[in-house]
Amino acid sequence: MVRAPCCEKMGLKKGPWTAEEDQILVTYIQRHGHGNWRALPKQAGLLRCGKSCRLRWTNYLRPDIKRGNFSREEEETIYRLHELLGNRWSAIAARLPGRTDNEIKNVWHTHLKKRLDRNGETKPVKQSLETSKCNADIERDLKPVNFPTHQRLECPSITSVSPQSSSSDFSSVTDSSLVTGENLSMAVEGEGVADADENLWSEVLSAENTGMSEYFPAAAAEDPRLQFPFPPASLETDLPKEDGMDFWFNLYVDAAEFTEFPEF
DNA sequence: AAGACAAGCAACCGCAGGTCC
DNA sequence: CGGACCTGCGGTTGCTTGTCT
Repeated sequence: MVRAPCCEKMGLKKGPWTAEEDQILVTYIQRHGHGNWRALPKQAGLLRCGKSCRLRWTNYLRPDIKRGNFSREEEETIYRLHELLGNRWSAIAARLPGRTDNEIKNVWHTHLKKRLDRNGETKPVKQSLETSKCNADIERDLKPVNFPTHQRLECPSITSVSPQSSSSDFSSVTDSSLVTGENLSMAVEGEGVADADENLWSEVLSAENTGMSEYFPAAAAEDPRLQFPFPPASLETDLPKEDGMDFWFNLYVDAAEFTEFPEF
């Protein structure tokens, strides 16, 4: 594949945007939208590449951007989501209305990471039912608003989870008596997950005396708000891996190994 | 007051994945 | 089916501003 010439070679401007450029971009997008970023600067009369325009719009000019400092609540949310999702800034941003992935990334590197380092490594804690439920509440509240919610938690097959490169044997954990937060985490890493056709969540929910059953006690499983976020049709073929199965699967599996939130 | 250093943040870069033809 | 193009993402850079000495 041939890479498109960079901005400089095309005689396009780089660096900080001026107020005038901002105005041109905003006016153009308000009138015409941004169907094609590559064509946009030419049509709008900007000496910028489409990529630069898109970045400026999504990170700064979009009307729904929330400016200003992050609240403590937002910082805690970022911290928790980072524990669950890692450096998937766009996925984290999707759960923080008005905040951009770039902004969150900056906040993480400038504030949160340092605070975390200052607090040292967090230690895993054995969770009580109460604290588990509390975390479940927090995570449920963070569920993206655009997720369909009509699929019950017990239902999904995990047949179409992407295969991973590990030799873990999923069959060893599909026996509910053996399902624990720990071996389930191992199973997630393993390629066996891709082949498993078990009703995983039912097994998890029925597993007694495990981290998962603590996290999702029977009463919580009946809670209509705790619904698996995918339509049945998508489960067999095209799971929305990025924001869907990926997030919730890891969320549930990692829940048993939640760590203490450090003092800020 | 001025230079050095650190912190914060906007913007860029390169890559990957999806779509179109 | 494969190449070209487009978009989005995460990592990184470098400029600006604030703080310290």
